[in-house]
Amino acid sequence: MSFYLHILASELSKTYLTLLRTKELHAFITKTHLACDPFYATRIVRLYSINSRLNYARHVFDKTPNRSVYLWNSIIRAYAKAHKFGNALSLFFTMFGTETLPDNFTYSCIIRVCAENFHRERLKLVHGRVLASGFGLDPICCSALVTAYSNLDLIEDASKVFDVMPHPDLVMWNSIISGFGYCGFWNQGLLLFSRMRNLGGHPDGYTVVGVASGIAEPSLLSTGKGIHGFCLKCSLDSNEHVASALVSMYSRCNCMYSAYLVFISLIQPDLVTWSALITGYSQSGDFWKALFFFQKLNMQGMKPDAILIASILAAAAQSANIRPGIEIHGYALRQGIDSNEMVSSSLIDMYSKCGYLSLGIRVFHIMQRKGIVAYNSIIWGMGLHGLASKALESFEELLDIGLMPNESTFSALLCACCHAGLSSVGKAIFRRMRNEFGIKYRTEHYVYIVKLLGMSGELEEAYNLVLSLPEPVDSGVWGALLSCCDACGNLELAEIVAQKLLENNPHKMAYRVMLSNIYAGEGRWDDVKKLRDTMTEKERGKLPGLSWI
DNA sequence: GTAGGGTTAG
Repeated sequence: MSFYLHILASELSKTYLTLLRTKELHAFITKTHLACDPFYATRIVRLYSINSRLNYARHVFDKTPNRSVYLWNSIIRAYAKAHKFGNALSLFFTMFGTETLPDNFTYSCIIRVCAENFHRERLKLVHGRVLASGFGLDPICCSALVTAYSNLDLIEDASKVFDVMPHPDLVMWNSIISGFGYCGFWNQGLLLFSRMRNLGGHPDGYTVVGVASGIAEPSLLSTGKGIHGFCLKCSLDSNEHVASALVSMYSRCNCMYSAYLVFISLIQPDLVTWSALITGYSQSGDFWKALFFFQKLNMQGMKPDAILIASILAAAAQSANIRPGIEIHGYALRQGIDSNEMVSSSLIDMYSKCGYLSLGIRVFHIMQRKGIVAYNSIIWGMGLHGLASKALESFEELLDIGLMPNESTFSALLCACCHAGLSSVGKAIFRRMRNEFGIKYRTEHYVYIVKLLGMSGELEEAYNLVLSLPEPVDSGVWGALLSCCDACGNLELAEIVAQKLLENNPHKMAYRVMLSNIYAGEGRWDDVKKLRDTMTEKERGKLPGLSWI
């Protein structure tokens, strides 16, 4: 008996205990009437939660007459961890009718729940309750609020919470700095980083990960190097989170060599850092290196997980060669992660890009739960293979099962219509995208619709559409129009469009070459010569294509 | 109460 009590009271029960042992302890406290004590009930609830037995946990909670705030927090956290947000929220609201009011830990858990479920309005409501309960300056509630608001892209609200704190602690600083980085305001994050240091704060791993994750484009490379320097100076670079954040930061800056140097400086990089490197190579187009490092990782006896498999399949898809993809598929099957939604979606994409759409369709059909990414992948695949009507059928199917299409869905559909020359269907899809689904058009959507109109001879409509767009119109859109003019032989419009393009991109040769080709097609050799004279010898001398075959 | 790698698209 004292043995059971010892386990329940000690630190041991905070860590993992098997389901069997948990049931044993549960039986013990029931038999000895200790189950009425909220202290023991809380322990059992936590243990059931760790063992993913929510129903048992709830049963213990329901049977406990005197519920402490710890017990409430444990059951709410259990629901939150299991993504049962409705249950977590309803229990939270039930608390207000009881004698036990939520404490700062209850609030922080609910705040997180709201953010994970994109409940902006509910988050504000909970924030109101935080203030009313006197937790407006509580560091635990406030850091959770800052993170939640940032994750919902409400950085101004996050800032307001931070600004009222008279003496923000380290977690608070980290939350707001990561928030700015996450929302793309890397410069604001850096400013706060220096402010923190000027006030005598000591940045830790969380802080530098926060600033590094905001560095997302090659023009920020020197800033990124500065952050790396700081990590070296403070010996933070051996922290696994920091190291992988640095590897991805350099990858985003197109600086794979620096990413590689950070990687090899580690004695024992973990799976996430390996993934960061491999994904970096894959996304920068160096799929052979990605595949090479994937092989190396396997030879070192590390076990890739679903995220890494999905990532490496994207590299395999680029190779346009079925072999690596098939091998990885085999691996995923053996590991039992082929049914993971992310993995399946990238398998569909890999097969269709490597020319085996039928295999992609097979993967799609055997998927248990299909999300929007899986549908997008199959729609892209069908479109690429010229099966526009099949792509449209899949679109209707995803709507039927209640999925919400996104930007990529519409790019895929418009691309499918383009390939098949389905101009009126494409136009209808383009309209539905905004009117029915409220999705904003992006450059690629304009490019597709212009191509669709232009290639089906509706050049005038395409031109008017481009003119109606808010300035500045991306040169990709004008470029699409120019190539349609070329295809339709509309010299008049081609000149106008090319002029527009050359005004904005005087140094881009491709547009001059296109215009020159149009002149040549019409036999206007004088104009060709004039245009060609504006190019230097080097610019004209394009290397002809070579083939081994 | 805060952190790293993410499949489809550009």
